[in-house]
Amino acid sequence: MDRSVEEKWQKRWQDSHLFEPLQDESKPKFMITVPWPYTNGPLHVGHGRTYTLADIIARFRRMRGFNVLFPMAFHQSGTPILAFSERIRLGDEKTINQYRDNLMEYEEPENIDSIMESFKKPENIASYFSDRIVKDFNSLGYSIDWTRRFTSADPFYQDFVKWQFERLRSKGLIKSGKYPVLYSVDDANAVGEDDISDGDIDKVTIEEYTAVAFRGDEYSLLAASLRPETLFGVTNLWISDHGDYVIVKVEGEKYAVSAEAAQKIILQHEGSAIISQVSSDDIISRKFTAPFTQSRLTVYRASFVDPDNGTGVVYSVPGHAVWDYVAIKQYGVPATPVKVISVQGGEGLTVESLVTEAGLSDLSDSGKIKDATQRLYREEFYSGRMNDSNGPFSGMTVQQAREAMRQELISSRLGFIFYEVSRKAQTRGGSKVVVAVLNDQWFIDYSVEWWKQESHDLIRRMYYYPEFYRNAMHEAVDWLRERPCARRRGLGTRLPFNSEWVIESLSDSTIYPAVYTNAAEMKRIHEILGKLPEEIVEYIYGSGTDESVSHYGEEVVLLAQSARRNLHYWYGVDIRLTAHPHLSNHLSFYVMNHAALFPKELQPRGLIITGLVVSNGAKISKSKGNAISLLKIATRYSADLYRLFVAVNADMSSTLDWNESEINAVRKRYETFLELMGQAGRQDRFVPTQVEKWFLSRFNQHMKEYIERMEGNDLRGAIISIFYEVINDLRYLENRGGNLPYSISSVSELWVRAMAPVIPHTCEELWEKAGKTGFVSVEQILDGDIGEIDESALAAERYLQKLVQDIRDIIKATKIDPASIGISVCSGEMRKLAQMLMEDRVSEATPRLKPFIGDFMKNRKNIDLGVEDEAMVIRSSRQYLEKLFQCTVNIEENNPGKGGKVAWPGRPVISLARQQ
RNA sequence: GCGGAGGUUGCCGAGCCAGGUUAAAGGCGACAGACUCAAGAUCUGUUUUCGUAGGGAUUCGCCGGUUCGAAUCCGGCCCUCCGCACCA
Repeated sequence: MDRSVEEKWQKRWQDSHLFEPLQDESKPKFMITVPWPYTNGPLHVGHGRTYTLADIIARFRRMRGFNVLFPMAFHQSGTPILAFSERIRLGDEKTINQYRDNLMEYEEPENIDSIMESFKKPENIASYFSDRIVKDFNSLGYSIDWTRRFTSADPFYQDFVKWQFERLRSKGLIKSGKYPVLYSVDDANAVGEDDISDGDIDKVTIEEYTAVAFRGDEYSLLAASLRPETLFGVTNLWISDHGDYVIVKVEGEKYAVSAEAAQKIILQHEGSAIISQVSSDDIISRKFTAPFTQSRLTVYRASFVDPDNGTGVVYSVPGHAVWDYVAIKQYGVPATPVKVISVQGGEGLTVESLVTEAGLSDLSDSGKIKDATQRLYREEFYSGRMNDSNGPFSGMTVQQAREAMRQELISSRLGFIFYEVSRKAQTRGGSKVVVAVLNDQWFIDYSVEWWKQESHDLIRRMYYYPEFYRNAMHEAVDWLRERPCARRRGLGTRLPFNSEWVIESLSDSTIYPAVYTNAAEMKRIHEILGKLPEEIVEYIYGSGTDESVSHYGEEVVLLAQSARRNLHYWYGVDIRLTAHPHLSNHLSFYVMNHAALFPKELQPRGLIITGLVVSNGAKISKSKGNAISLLKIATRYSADLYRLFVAVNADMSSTLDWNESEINAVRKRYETFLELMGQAGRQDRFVPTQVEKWFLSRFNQHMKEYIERMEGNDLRGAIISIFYEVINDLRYLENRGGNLPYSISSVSELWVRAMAPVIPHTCEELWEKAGKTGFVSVEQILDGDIGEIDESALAAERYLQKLVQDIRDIIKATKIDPASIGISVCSGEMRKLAQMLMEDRVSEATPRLKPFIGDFMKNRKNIDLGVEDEAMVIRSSRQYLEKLFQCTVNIEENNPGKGGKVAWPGRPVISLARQQ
């Protein structure tokens, strides 16, 4: 469909406010939402899929008599927008080029510089892309009610979020405590994935080491390990041969660690401090006592010890660590490897076997040593058991022992947890990234038992498509525990009870769909009062009484009452539709927050979870350059083609592959549809024959299936039925010599209505061209619209198709090119016999017919009484058959008894005459 | 490892929950034919295999089981994909 035609209808829909519903008690309501997008750039085909599917559902429900609300708003909270803006301010080339590319799609080249300049303010990025997304979505014909648009940065919304957090807190679901975070040393601030260079490609995670104290006379030596369970096998200690060491004081104890480690310890343990330098000569001159074994250990210098990893001190376990084994050999350290873990099953790996296998003799083979270490770590972790030399830990699995020994070390003050980054990382600004422990991190405590119970109850009541996600939701909710809900930086709402913290961006977006129902009133109240007081939000959403808000004046009270009514009319989102990666985060928060804050009747009713979109089999990502923006789609392919493609090319729950050849295939079908619709023509005097009757019945069947499948949210199945199958039927009808204009015009009105949810622009245009008034988008599709399904018409055509297939099979098997085809149909007498036999009334058969019973049994599965007058069906299609097989076709009634084959109902005898 | 999904005919992808109507929808691709000067588009047929009569044989990851009957139900095994957190 021409772009200008699509734009015409989009404008008409907007001008007539077609999709801006109000309360209407005469209709059932239907509210459908898709999670709001984050507005740091243009959206691509992947986002478009979920909104398109939601729109098709919204449009269908509207046509089924529901009062449909499909609203949308924008998410602007969090750090990415802030970080991007900062990078543009700092002149980061990669970011600037990326945004310039984005802008090229929308803007005249001469405007780009000034827009880029405006992006130095983060809120401008957010508002710019919000506006673009609205345009893009309109260009795809979505029936979104934009009057309810707002953003997570709107002051009235933030007052709503504050109310939410006060409520959560009053229910005892908010707490604070210590928490490790990634941290930038120079910026003295927590950092997220997008602040770290290559953080998106190569993720940085936090690892928990156990710092183990080896007691000495003046100070202890603090080694850090991921494998505390190997402590019984320790033979000596290593320090770096190139690092600087200091004495750090932690909770009254003095430890020698590398200078780098001291900095990390200080960030992780409040009150700890460096008290002096210490030379490595001094460390080496001393002996230190190992925990558990109490052996006195010697310290050596080693090249493989990295002062910037862990504490810069390593305890040596040559029996279970490849590095240590290679090091004692290379340095000639007098140590004997000790085995403290034995492995049952597995690959039978040991340090020695790995060293021999890979020929490791030098610490400079670091790549190979790392690989060997990894393999051994895995083997021992999953299949290892502590042997008898491990004191109280003997016999435990490695996993049990690790935890038990760590606990023992901590409680006897011989160790503590030390956090380290999983790889060396720096911020995009170049500052080193380490792990710091924040002392007053705020959490939402999702582990509270009553809350989990309420959530499970809600999950049980909800609708799911596909159904198996119900179970996945139960699992996701069980798995949630305390979640940090606030950060030190980023855009968003400040925590009402501690304004130094900004509510984290997923936590501020859990119950926001409720605001769609009454955004206008809330905004207006905020304008009047300059804020949205907690009392009023409580009145609208919670349990407040009229008296509790009466002092705000009549206008405010009326607005609040209206907001409350709207909430109670619309809320409870009927369908929330999104892709599966949201399940274990957004959707579980969505469900749990509703379970905590809303009464049953306002809780979510259903979820539809979709698959992702890939492009030519590859994951879509901006860095690969295969992200096609939505604007490009509307202009390059047309909205309706995209919508049809999304609806038909994959089931909602599976991955959709976006590729040109598939799009072209859909385009051809779409063009065929238009071409067929163009052939519709009223034929008032035409009397339908068998094949037209068949088509109409088939169409009605497809229509019925369409409605059933759409109601079950099987969009793809519905469209295959009403689109592909109907087109195929029309093709068949044409080849059969049926009357195409008559047939199409008989169904066109209903057909256009059925297709309207998927290709609304095309259907509006067709609707108008057919002389209809009003919008097809708000027409109804009712069960009563479906005409009669004439079983005998269907049976007759089925009979003919089977006959054609049989003739073809015979021609194929015998390779005869027939000069003529003789068809002899079952006689009335034999038909009666067949009927008797089908009903097991064998005894009633006359003696003359009894001999045929054997033949009946043989052919039973092919015998079908569905067609009354077979000869008539064939005679009326004789021309078609003769044309098809390029020979004459003779029909006669079969006269059994003369020998040869017997014709049964649904099973005429076919004979091919050879060419002379 | 934990949790979830899945392995279907050249490919994509239905069917499986409610066993028979299923050699298995629909699409793509391939091949043949019609149309055309030709190509493209469109239409028709074929697309596991055997067959001189509409039939037979063997198929739905592998091995067993239940059943008159299994792609569909049950058990075991092999393999693949996805999520696992503070990040939107």
